[in-house]
Amino acid sequence: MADIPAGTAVLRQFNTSLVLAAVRQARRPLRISEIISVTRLTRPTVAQAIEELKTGGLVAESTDSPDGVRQGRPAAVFELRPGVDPVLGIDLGPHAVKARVSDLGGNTLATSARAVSSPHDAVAVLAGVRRVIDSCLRDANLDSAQIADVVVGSPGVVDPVAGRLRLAPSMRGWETFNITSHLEKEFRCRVHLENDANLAAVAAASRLPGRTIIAIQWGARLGAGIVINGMLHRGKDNAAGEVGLISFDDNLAFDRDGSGPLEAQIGSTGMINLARHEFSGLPTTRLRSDRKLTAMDVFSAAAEGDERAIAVLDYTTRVLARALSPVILALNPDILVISGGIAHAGDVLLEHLRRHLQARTYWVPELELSEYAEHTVVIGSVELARQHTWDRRLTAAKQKLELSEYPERTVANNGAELAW
Amino acid sequence: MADIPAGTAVLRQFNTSLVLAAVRQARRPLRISEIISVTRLTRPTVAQAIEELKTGGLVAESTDSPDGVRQGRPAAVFELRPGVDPVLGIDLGPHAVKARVSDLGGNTLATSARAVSSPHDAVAVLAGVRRVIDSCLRDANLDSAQIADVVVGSPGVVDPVAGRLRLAPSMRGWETFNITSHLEKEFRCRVHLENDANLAAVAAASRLPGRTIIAIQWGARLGAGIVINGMLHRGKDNAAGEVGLISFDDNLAFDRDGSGPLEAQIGSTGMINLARHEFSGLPTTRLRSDRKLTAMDVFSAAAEGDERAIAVLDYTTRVLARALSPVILALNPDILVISGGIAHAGDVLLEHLRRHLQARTYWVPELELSEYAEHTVVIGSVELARQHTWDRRLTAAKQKLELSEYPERTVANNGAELAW
DNA sequence: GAGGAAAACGAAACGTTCTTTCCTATTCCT
DNA sequence: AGGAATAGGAAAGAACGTTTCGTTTTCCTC
Repeated sequence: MADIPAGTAVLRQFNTSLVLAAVRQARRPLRISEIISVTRLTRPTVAQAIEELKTGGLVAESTDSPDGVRQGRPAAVFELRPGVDPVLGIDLGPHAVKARVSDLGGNTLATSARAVSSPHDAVAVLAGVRRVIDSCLRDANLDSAQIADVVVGSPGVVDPVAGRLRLAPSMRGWETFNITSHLEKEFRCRVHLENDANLAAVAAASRLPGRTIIAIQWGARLGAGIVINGMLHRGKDNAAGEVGLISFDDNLAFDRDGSGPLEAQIGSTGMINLARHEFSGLPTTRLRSDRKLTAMDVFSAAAEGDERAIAVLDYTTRVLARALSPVILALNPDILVISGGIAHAGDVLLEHLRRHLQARTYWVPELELSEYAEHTVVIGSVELARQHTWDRRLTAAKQKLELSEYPERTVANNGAELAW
Repeated sequence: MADIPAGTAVLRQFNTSLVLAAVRQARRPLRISEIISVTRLTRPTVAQAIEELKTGGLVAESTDSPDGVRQGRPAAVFELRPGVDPVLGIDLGPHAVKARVSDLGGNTLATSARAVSSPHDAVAVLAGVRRVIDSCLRDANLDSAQIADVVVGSPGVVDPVAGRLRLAPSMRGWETFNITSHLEKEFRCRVHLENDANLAAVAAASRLPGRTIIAIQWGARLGAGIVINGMLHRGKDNAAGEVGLISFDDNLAFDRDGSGPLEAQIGSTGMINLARHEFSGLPTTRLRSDRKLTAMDVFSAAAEGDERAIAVLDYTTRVLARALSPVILALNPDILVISGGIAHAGDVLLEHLRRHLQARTYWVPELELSEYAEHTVVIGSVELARQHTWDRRLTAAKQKLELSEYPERTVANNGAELAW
C-alpha cells in the first residue's frame, strides 16, 4: 500500500514544477518576487523550490543584473541553467542529413549538415548520420550519454510501435531498418522517429503556441503536419497528414516511385514537367529547357517574375487549393505554413495560393512561408525533443494525480493476491 | 499577497477531486478500498474526501450491496448522488424542438419534443422551446434555478462571443436574436450555444472516449463535427466543420437558400432531385414521383433494396467520399459517424460509402451510423452540458496551479502600484 | 556624509494535511 | 462458538506551507 508514498511531498513537487514552469515561460532571468506574483506562491515556498531546482542543476543564478527596479537591495535573478538537458534533433532528408543540439531553454549549442548522394543506400546514409552527430557532440562539448532526448525526422509514415518507417518510398531500404533501436544503443535516452511534415508543424507551433496550424511540406513529396490548439495530431497509426495521396478522380493510383496522385502532379518533378511541357508555349527569360532544369530554378525564376514559372506556380497552387480546401473548411485552422524548397518562390506563391483559396474556402487562414527555410525539419525535431524533456521534467508530480486503470471486477480469494 | 490563500488546503482539494474523478470513471458504486487502489491515496484521506463530498451532496452511499467480496464486514459503497447537478440540453432543429434533462452521472431525468411548423418564425420556435423546457422541468420535478448548465444546439455557425448565430440560412431570423442571453434570464447558470454537428460529434465521443471522430450531420444541410482525441475541435471563430461548402469547381457559389455547393448537391433536396430526375430512368418499386416525395422515402426505399433509391445513395456517397477524402487523409480519424435522417438507410449506406472511400483514402476509418438516430443532437447537448459541469467541479483545485500572465516589464515607482 | 526609504533575504512559530499505526466492528466460514 | 477476513475509526508523528518578524543591502534626499 505504501509502495508510492504520497503526502505533502506531492505538494512540494507541484510547487517546484510550478516555479520551473514560471522560469520556463518567462524566457528571461526572473526575480523571486516576480515568480511569487506569477505563481501566487509565498516567498519561502518559492525560495525553497528555487533552492531545490538549483541543487538539481536545472536553474542557475544569472549574472545579469536585474532590470526594472532601481532601488533597494538588488534581487538575485534566476534562469534555466544554460546547457541543461541537451537534446539532439536529426533530419534524415532525401538530399541531406542534418543534426542540431539544443538545451532545455532552446539555445542552439551546435549544428551540422552533410549532403547525401545516394539516399537509397542505408549504410551510406547511416554513416552520414554518425558524422553529423559526432560533429555536433564535439562542437557542443558533450558526450552521447548526456543527451536527454533524440528525435529523428524522416519522410514517410512512422510505425508507432516499432520505431520504423512504413510507406517511405522515397527512402527505399529504410522500411526494414529500425533506426530508433539502432541509435538507442548509443544514447542513454529514448530515440523517437517522426514524420518530417509533423516536425515542420512542430517548428511552426513553437512560434505560435496554442494555435491550430496546417504545415505543408512541399518538395518532391507533399505532406502535411497538423497541430490542433498547440498539440501535434498524429492520427490513427501515425498516418495523419498524407495529403499527397489526395486524388481528383475515383482511383487512388500510386506512381512508379510510390507518389500519390497529388504529389505526382504538383511535387517538384511534376512542376518541372509543367515548366518543360505543358507551359512550354509561354515565354521565359530564366528557365532552361534542357534536362538539368531543377524545381529550385522554377521557384527562383518565379520570384524574379518569369512568366512561365509564374504560370507553373499559378497552376500548382490552384491544384493545391482544390485539394486542401476540404481540409481547411473542416478544420478552419489559424494558419497555413508552407515549407520546403518551394518557399524560395516567396510571396508570389502566397498571393496565388490565397487567391485560389479565396475562391473555395470562405474563410482563408493566414498564409505563411516557413521562416526556417531548409532547416525547418531539424528545428522541429529539436523542438519536439525539448517538449519530450519538458514533459518528463514537469509531469513527474502530475502523474501522481492521475488515476490508475480500473479493475474489471473486485474478487477476493482467501489470502491469494487480488485480481488487479 | 494573501488574496488567494493557498497551502495544504489545495492538497485537500486535489485529493477530493481525485476521489470524485474515481467515482465518476467507475460508473458503478465503489467501495473505499477500491478508491484507495485506484487513486493510490490512503484510507483516512479517501474517507475524509468521501465525507466532504457527501456533505457537499455530490456523492451518496448506495443502497445496493457491494458485489464481489463475500467475506468480512460489508463495505459501504458510494456513487454519484442521483439527480445531482441536473443539466439541460436543447436541440433547436429545423423540424422539431427537443429538450432533455440529465444529471451529472448521465441518468436521463426527462425528455420532451415538439414539432415545429414554421422554423423561420422565431417567436413561434421560442414558444416551442419554452414548452419543451417546462415539460422537462415538470417531469424531472426541478426548478429552473437548480439547473447547473444549459447547452442549445442549432444549425449554423455560432458566434463565439455574442452567443448568437452567424451564417444560419436555414433558420432565418435567428442571426439577430441572442438566444443565450434570453435564456440566461431564466436560469442561474451559463447558457451555451453550439453547432448541431459539433453536438453530434460530442454524442459520439461520449461513447468513444479519447478517439478522433468525424461526425457528419447529413440532412437538409451537411455539417461535420470534429473530435480530436476526445476533445471537440471548434476551429477559428467556431467555424470548423463547414464541409457543406466544399466545392468541386473553382467557384464557391451559395444556393438561393444559402446552401453550399456540396450540400446543395447531396443534401436532402438534392437527393430528391436525383430520385425524380437524374435517375428517373431506373426502375423503382417504392418511390412515388409526385411532389410529395421526401428524402426519408428515398432512405427507407434504399434500405428495402429499391434500385433507383440505391442508385441515388451510390451517387451521393461517391460525391461525399470525394469531398471528405482529403479530410480523412489529413486527419486519419478513428471513426466516421453518420447521423441525421439518412441514417435510416441503414447498412446499405455504409457499404457504398466504404467502397467509395476505399478507392480514395488508403486507410478507411471505421464507419458507423449514429445509434441515437434523431436524438443525437439533444444527447450531444446534454453531454456537453455535463462536461461543462464536470470541468467546473473538477478544476476548482487545478486552477490554483496555473500560472498567471506575465508582466511586460517590472517597474517599481515609489509606493505607487506596480505595472502589472 | 548621514539618515531614511525601498526592496530583498532569512528564520522561527504556527496551523493544516497526510501518513502511520493500532484497535474495534461486522460478517462469513469451519 | 471461534477464527479469518474485511471494513472502519482514532491518535501520534512528520512534512509542508503560511505568517510574522527581523536583518541586509542599495538608492535617494538632505
